[in-house]
Amino acid sequence: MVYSDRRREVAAAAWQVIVREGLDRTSLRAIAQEMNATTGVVTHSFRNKQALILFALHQVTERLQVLMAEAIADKSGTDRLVAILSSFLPLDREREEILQVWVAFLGFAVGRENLMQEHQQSAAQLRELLIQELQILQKQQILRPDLDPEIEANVLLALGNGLSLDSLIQAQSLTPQQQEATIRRYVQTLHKD
Amino acid sequence: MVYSDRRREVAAAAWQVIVREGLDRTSLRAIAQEMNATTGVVTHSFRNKQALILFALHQVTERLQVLMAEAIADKSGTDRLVAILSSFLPLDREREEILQVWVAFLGFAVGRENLMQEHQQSAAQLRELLIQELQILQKQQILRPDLDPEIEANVLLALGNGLSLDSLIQAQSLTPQQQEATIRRYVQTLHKD
DNA sequence: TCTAAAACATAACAACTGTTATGATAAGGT
DNA sequence: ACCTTATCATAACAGTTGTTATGTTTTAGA
Repeated sequence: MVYSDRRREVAAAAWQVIVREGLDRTSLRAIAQEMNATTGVVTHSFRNKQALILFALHQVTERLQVLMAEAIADKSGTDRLVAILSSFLPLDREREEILQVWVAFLGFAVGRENLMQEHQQSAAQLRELLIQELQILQKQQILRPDLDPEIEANVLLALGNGLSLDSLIQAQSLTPQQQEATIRRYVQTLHKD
Repeated sequence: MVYSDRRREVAAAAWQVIVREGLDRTSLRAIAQEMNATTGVVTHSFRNKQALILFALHQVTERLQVLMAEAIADKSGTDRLVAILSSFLPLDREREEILQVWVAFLGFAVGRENLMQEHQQSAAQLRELLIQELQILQKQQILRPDLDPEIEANVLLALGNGLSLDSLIQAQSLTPQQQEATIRRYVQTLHKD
């Protein structure tokens, strides 16, 4: 077992504790207990807790990027655009948990400039990708020429994030199918003619 | 000074600390210091910290309801629908702070069933209001008859929440005007014909 | 097999937390 | 003026936290 694997194990254990108990109750001892070990494993894998938190947050975005890459691999046209946005929706149990962890981290980032910048960085990366896709679809005369990709990228991300939040804060939330249909329906309104 | 005013003062102080330092650093001592007092004020106003947190969260939703009521007072038709959704956007400094506090609480609610239900309760209330508005506009033959108000309410809330989040996690976020225009533009697509 | 380093367990430490009790002060009615 | 109560300050308490140091065990290369 290599070093980086152990770090991922610790981060995974942290995820579970966060989902089950909340981020503020995710102590080093709780994480260690989650993986049937002692704090020695945790402190040996990470310099301090801040490094652990940051690593766990990065794991979230990296995992989402993998899921997205898989989802868009065989897609093209507006299907590709829909696939990008849908890949973040809580469509299965794993993405449900990822969403919860992500929201917990986002709330934790309030009042912490550096952590909030981490979120902004991954969000900007995703925004750039969407801008590119939109520009391509515009050149292919698939999307309306009058819409601004820089603005529309924000709107698309807003819709995607909003739909994800919906499953958290709405007791009567949309089904995964309805969420995906909503995105598809909105992208439809961006079509030419 | 009446009792309930003092509670609101404490909650307001808690907001400030949350925005500046983060919810997990918002200790009773930090709150007391924020209002130039000691923990005696805080402990005398609230039975325990959980009650304080819950009260501060309720203050958020109540304040938002007041802002919304003001925004829709003189509106009708789809303008009213747009006004409802726009009233939660971080259009000014106060709503910016409210958003941050709300996000901090939402992240804190992950792993806490009862707190998450508080969010779901206020979200459901807002959803019901939107469903009513949508049904009215449908009966007035303003909105398309084929759309389901129960679903569309979720979508509208998702868009609103997503746009709010945009200002937090996007360095290149939409301006308040662009956010409002986005909502107006989307509502336009719900119009008949 | 020997050894050096990695991996982990354990414990002690100070700092901080919410809670609670106790005392001081202010307020307000009679 | 008195007294009751609300309001607040202060301090002590036990519990939990991240950090650090010090051992112990396991691993892996020579």
